[in-house]
Amino acid sequence: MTRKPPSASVTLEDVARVAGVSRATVSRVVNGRATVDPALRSVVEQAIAATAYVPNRAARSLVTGSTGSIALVVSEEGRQTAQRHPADETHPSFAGRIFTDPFFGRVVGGVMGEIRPRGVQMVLLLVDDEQSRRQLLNYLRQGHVDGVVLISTHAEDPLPEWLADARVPAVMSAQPVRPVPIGWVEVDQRGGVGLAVDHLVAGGRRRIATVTGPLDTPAARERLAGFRERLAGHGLAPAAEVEGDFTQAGGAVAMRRLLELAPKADAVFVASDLMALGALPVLHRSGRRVPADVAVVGFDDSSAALACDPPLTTVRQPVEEMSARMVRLLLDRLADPAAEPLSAWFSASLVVRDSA
Amino acid sequence: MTRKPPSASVTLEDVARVAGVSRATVSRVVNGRATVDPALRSVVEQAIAATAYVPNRAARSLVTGSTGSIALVVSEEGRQTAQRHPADETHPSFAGRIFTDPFFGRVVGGVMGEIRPRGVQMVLLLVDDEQSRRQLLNYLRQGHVDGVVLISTHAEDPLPEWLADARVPAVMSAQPVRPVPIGWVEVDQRGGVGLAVDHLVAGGRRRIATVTGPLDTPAARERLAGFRERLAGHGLAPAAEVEGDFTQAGGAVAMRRLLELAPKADAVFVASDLMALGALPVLHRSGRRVPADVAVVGFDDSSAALACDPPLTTVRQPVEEMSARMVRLLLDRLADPAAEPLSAWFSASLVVRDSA
DNA sequence: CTGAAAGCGCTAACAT
DNA sequence: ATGTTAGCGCTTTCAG
Repeated sequence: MTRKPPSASVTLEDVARVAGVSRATVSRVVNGRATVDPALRSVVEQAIAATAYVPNRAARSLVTGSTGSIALVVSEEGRQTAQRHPADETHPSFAGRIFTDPFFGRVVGGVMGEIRPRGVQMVLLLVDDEQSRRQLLNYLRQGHVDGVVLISTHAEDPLPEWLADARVPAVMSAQPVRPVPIGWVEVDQRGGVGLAVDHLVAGGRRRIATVTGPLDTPAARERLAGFRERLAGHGLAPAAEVEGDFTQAGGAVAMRRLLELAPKADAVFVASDLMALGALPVLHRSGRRVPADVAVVGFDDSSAALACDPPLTTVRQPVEEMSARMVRLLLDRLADPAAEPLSAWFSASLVVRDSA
Repeated sequence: MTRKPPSASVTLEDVARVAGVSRATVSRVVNGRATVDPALRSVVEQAIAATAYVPNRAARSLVTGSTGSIALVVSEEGRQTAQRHPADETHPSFAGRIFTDPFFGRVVGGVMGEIRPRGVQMVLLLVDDEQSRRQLLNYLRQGHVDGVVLISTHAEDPLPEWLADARVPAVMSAQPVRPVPIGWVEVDQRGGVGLAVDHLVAGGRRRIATVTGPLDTPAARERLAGFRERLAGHGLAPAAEVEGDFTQAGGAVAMRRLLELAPKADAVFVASDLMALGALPVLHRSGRRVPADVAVVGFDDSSAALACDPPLTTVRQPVEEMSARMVRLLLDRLADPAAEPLSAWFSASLVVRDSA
């Protein structure tokens, strides 16, 4: 049987022949096993260089059962954005939104920084509906990656459960709503918002309103709860609460509505920097000065905070550290699959700039 | 030899045993080959369902030599951004910039729309320096993906050549600077800018300036060339030319400089929507009204154009169609590796909104 | 310390 | 139309 090889690439066998040793020895050299005679090792290394050998990942995976790559899965609902855009007609994917929010840039950066030195690769997968979630699960089950870092925003997302059921090693970007045997990291959202409220109150503000995130997300709910809690602690009540959608355009819409509801507000906590970026021009346009007339505090400390005018005072989430930790939790899990899923808490801090 | 199986998953063999047929038959059913008796087929399908069988991708790849996934590689230089941000200290990756530019969202959307119905998966890879480029090449050589869609911005990027040398099937997002045996798509940048200039001139503008992109990128150079050409065609000279960096913050900086150089400019062509988004507040702040005092035209027609105030008149690149085409060119290439690399041209159009 | 040999799970001739 | 069988390229016992 002389079937044409799928790719005419150099194999371990070829290297072994050139080096005059066995496949096993070459394999040991390639994988850095200690038990190889230095002399032989260098012969093999030369042969590898001479033949431009590159190990075949599929073959290796087949026998080792692992792939050396992990998936970064961003899971959202495929809901409509506030504004229609020609681009949205062509493809219903939410890629556009993901790629507009600097928050995700920080996540990816944190993951990359952690995996790059280890030679692990990242596969980015976006899912936003039933079909894509099923496809994802199928993909994962086929063993294309060793595990997943899951960024999931919505409370109803079935993915955490599905992943657990499918025994796919995974770590989540937030504590799952229902108990699931999966690791996660979480930031103290309430505490962070508390810092913001304290700062506003200390600055003499009393009529404090908020633009929330989409309230079907735990993050938005936590931030709102923290806002109310701390305000109450100061003996104050919210001047207004308007729901936004974590987008820039949505922030503008929400702020317009907020000014109708609470024209005398002297401070606004906006639950994400990106929304604040959209909200600030609305304030300016209404004739209000920031921070003189209205103080604004954001949340995230993403690059959007610096794109704001004036630069935004904001609650900083240590996103890079959190995503780096997710990677480490995942890799630990992969190294010892029997271990219990571990989790980690982070605290937020206040970054004071010019807007409050 | 009773080695522990790497993953205790169901194999073709198991299904065959349950169904009482041979592995080959199960394989045929799984792969939808026609030559299977309907009765047997349904027996096999039940066995598959009963055992929750999922094909092992590594094994399949090993024998077929293909993986069913492609890489979307975004390659840039790891240069500093205009503004420093805490996030930048933690990781020098350019993930932040990528995830801040809605342009890339359109690219990803276009790719996804094309591959999803075919069941092909996308792996997103970001490279921004020598090391990451080498790692990338290694990854690709290991056969993890079947081919690559390459988004490369800089003229000096060695990746196109490297990919060609490594025989990695690839399609580029622009015509390579030096001739490389690789497929590409290209938009008529000059023609597009010409539309913008014509529109401004038709609107009575005569003192027209521009904020360019980073001039080490062919795209920025083409747009500038188109700008000069068409302006000359109208008997005009540029009121000013200031180099930007395709970021929002960079757009603001450039616009400030431009107003110093050409305070009397009555129109500005900004070479990307994202830069325009940064430039507009600078104009407002200087007391100029848009479009009454200064008309502004952008480039891309990304979601940033709608985030602008007023909504931005801009040159539309058919980014989704272009990236979809890249995918198709790549898949065609994979289907027939012997075929010549094909390419495609697209034309730009003017989307008139309120800023000019 | 090195080599021989047995598979990992799958596909695709080839034979029936 | 179905079964038999030979590998794909690699890692890893097990002998020596």
